[in-house]
Amino acid sequence: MAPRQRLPDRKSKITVREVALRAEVSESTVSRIMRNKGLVADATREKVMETVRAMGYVPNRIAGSLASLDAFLVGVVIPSLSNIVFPEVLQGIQSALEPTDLQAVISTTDYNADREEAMVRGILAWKPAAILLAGFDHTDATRRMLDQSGIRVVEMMDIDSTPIDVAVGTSHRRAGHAIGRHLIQRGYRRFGYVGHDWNADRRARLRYDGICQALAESGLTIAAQALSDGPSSVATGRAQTARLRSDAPQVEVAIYSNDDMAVGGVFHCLGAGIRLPDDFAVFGFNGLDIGRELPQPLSTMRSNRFLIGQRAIEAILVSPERPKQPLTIDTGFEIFEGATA
Amino acid sequence: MAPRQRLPDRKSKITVREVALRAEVSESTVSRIMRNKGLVADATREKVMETVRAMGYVPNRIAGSLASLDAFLVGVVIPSLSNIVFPEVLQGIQSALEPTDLQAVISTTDYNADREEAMVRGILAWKPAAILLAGFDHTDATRRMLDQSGIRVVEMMDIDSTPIDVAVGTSHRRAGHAIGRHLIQRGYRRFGYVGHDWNADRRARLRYDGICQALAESGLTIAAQALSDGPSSVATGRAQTARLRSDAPQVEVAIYSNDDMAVGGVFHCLGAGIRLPDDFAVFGFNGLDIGRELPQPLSTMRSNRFLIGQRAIEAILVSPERPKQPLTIDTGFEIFEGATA
DNA sequence: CTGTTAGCGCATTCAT
DNA sequence: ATGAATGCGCTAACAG
Repeated sequence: MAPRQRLPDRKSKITVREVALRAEVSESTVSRIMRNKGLVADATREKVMETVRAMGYVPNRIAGSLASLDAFLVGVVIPSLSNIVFPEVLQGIQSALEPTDLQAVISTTDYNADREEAMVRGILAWKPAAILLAGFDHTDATRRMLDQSGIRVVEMMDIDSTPIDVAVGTSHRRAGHAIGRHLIQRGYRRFGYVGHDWNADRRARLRYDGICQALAESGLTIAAQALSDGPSSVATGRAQTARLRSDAPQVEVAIYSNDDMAVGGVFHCLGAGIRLPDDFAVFGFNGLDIGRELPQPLSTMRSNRFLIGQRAIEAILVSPERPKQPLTIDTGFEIFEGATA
Repeated sequence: MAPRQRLPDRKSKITVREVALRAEVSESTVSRIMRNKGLVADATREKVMETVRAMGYVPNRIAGSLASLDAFLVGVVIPSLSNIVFPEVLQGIQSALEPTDLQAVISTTDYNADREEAMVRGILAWKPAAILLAGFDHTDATRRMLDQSGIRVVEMMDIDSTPIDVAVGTSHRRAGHAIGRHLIQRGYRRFGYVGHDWNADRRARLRYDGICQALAESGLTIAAQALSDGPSSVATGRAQTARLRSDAPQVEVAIYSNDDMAVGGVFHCLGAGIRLPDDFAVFGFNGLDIGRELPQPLSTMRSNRFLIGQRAIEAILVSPERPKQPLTIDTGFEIFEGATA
C-alpha cells in the first residue's frame, strides 16, 4: 500500500467562506448560487459570480457530497480494458453520463473475482449513486456488500442469470443457439469450434452451450475443437485455426469464440490460400468494425456494447431505489451474414 | 443537468459511531483500526474487527478525505475510448494504481477543448491527488485551473511541447522523422500519405511534419496524399487507399497516419490483388497487435501506450508537490520492419 | 430574497 | 493503549 497523497498545503485555499467574505454575502448565498438552487437576486448573483471567477473558486465536492448526502459518482468495475468490448461499454456509459453531473470511477479486475471484491469495496467507500459490474460471477462477500449498500447495481453484458437489481446485455446462450440454427440452415453439417479460456470468459461458454444445443436439436454435434487457455486474440485465433485445420480437415465451418479469434482464422486462411467460405467457413461473434473491412466481410453475430453501457446508466437514473423485482434489459443481437460463412 | 442522485435513506446507515457503540470502544479506536494507524491492543482490534465484519461496515471515504484533507482520487481526462490507444494508456494507469489506494475518475472529451475544460473543472472539485490529460492543447481557463489547483499534472502521449508539470510520451515529430529516414534508406523515393483529421489528432500532424522534414533533407517530398476529415478507422484507411491509388498510381509507398488506417490499406490491397510491398508499400504507426498477425506483418512504428500510463502514475507518486522544473519522460518508439514496406 | 444554525462521518490533536 | 473534543467545507433546514 503506497503512501497516501496529501494535498499540497496551498495557502490560497479558497472556500465558500473566503468568497462570502469578499463578496459580502453569507456562505449559504454563495452555496445557493453555485448550485443554481433557491432564489437569489440577479444583482447579488452577478456580484458573487464575479468574485468567484476572480478568485478561481471551485466548490469542494467532497464536502458538498458529505453535507448533502448526495452521490456524484458511479462505480464501474470491468474485467479488463484490453478486450475492446469493455471500452465500448465505457463509451456508452460516458455518453449517458454526459447530461448528468455524475462521474465514473473505473476499476479493472483482470477477470479475478477476489480483485473484483476489493474493487467493489473500494468503490462503495465513495458512496456512489450506483455500481456497474460485468457479469454475475461475484464472491459471496461482494454480493453481501452490494446488497447492504442499498444502491443501484447493474450487472452488464449477460442476461442469462437473475440479477441482483438490473441486468443489461444480451442472452449469450440464445445468441449461440441462433448461430447454430443459422449455419445449419445455410447447409453446414460438419462443425468445428475455435475458442479461448472459458474460465475467464463465461459468456463464451454460454454461447458454446447455445451452439451445441442448436446442433443437438438437429442431431448434429461439434466434430472438432481447438481451445487455447489464454485470452482471445487475433494471434491465438490464427494459431488455433491452423491446428484445427490439420487435426480435422473434414470440418466445413468453424464457429469462433469471438471476432478477434475469427479474424485470426481469416488471416490464417488468407496466408494459406484457403478459400473462404468454400474450402472452409468462419463465423465470429461481436460484430467488430474490423471484420466488416476485411477483403471478405466476416460473418458474425453483432451485439451492441455501446448500448449496454448507455442502458445501464439510463436504468439507474430512473430511480435511486431498487425496484422490488429485478429488471432485465435485453440489448439484443443480430446475425451479420458477411461473406466468410 | 439531470437530477442528482440522493442516496437511499437506508435506515441501516452504519457509521463509526454504530460500530463503536456495539464494540464498546470509542470512535477513534475504530477509526485507528480501520486505517491500521496508531497502536491498538490486539484484543480490542479483534473485537472491533469482528463487529465490523458482522455489521458490514464500510468507512465513508468522503468523510475521511474531508477530515484528513488527503486525496484518494486521480483524475484522467482523455479524448476518447474508441481509439484503442487510450484504453491502452488506461491499462497502464490501472496497473500502476493497483498497489496504491488511489482510484481513477475517468472522463472523455471527444477531442473538444471546451469539454475538456468542463471535465477538468468537474474533476478538480473532487480534490484529486493528480490529474492526467492527453496532449498540450488546453483552453486558457483549463490552464489556469490546473495551475491554481497546485496538484500534479501530467500531459500524456506527446513530448513535443513544454509541459505544465510532467509530460510522458514519445516525440511524434521525431518518430515521423525516423519513419521518413527509414523508408528513404530502404530505397523508396515516391511517397504518398494517407491520413485522417488533423484537427482532432494533433499528434498525427506532428508525425507528418517529421516525415516531411526527413524527406526534405533528402530533397524529396510527399507526392500525393489522401486525407479524410473524420476519425481514423480501418474503413477510412481502405477507402482513402483506393483513392490514392487511382489519383497517384506512381506512388511507391504510402505512410499512414496510424495502424488502423494502414490495416485498411492492406485490406484494400488484398482485395484488389495489389502485391505488398512490390506493387505498393504500406507503413503505419502504433504497432497494434493486429498488424503483426496480418498474412504479411504490417511495417510500422511501435510506441508503448501502456508504458505511458504507467510512467504517468509513477511520476506523480514521487511527490505530491510539483518540482521547480517541468519534467519530460520519453517512452520512446521503435521501427518494426514487418513485410509491407 | 438572505442569513443563522446545526450537522454530514470521519481524522486528528491532545488528554488520560 | 484509549477516549473526548474540534473541525474539514459544505448544505439544509429554518428564520427573518
